[in-house]
Amino acid sequence: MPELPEVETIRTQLDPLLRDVSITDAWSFPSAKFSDAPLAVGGRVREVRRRGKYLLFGLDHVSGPLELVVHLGMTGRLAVTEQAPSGPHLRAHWSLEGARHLRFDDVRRFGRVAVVAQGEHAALPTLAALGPEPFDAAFTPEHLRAAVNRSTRAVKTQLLSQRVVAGVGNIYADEALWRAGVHPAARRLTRRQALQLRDAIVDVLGEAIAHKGTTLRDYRDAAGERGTNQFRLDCYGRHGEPCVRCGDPLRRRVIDARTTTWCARCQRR
DNA sequence: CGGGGTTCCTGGCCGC
DNA sequence: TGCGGCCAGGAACCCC
Repeated sequence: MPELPEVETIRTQLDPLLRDVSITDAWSFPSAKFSDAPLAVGGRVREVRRRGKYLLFGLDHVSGPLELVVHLGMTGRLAVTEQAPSGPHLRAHWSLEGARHLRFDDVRRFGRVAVVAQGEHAALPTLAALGPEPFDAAFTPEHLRAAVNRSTRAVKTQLLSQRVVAGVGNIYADEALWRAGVHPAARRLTRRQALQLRDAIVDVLGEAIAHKGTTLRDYRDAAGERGTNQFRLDCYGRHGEPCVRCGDPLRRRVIDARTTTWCARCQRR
């Protein structure tokens, strides 16, 4: 389940491979989620950027600057290959000058491909309303506290919404809340909690990038390699195991339709 | 416009 | 061994 660190790992790998490369042909799986792929044909990649969990391929095109937007969903994978792409889970591929291919595979089809005029994100409402990048100076404790306290929803729900901060999914939400000592169902943050949660989000994501992401099952980077951050998780998926900070067994409950793990002693309401 | 519910998908796993 | 049922869950979408 690619979140910001996994997408950033892929971006770092794809950017040097695709810069200044032209797209000469394309194919898409017959589903509206991928049918935009051929609209990128004729484009030339300027750079590969990322916003939250979205990859943004900036394209120069005769019709003006375009953006190829790719969201990996739960099981999406991107790779550059020399072989012609094929396989049961292939959802889109693009032929590149130099006899190479960019391929997008996605077993569960939760991913998405869109081609839009640069910056025109109306067709992707979550992208259009995305909160600040966690590593941006705009992601302050004050912003986090104001955004969370403005709503009556649980802090974890707010993190997953992408509107308060970009790129946090279920794994890193549980990790950051645990590290900050904030209860996932809390509906208000004190200044101190907001500072700790901001720092925890930044640290958890930064460390995960340094370890090339978390591979629980499906995630692979653009080279087909697993990340190693799964060996560093303190909380996510460890319900029933002792909290590594206090020893109490971690608990599990569903919040916002997501399995949530937390420590009832370290994360008081 | 915020918020709640529903839908999309398939492989892996569990219990019988 | 075979199989039905359940689970994982991000974001679009619909409706109030």
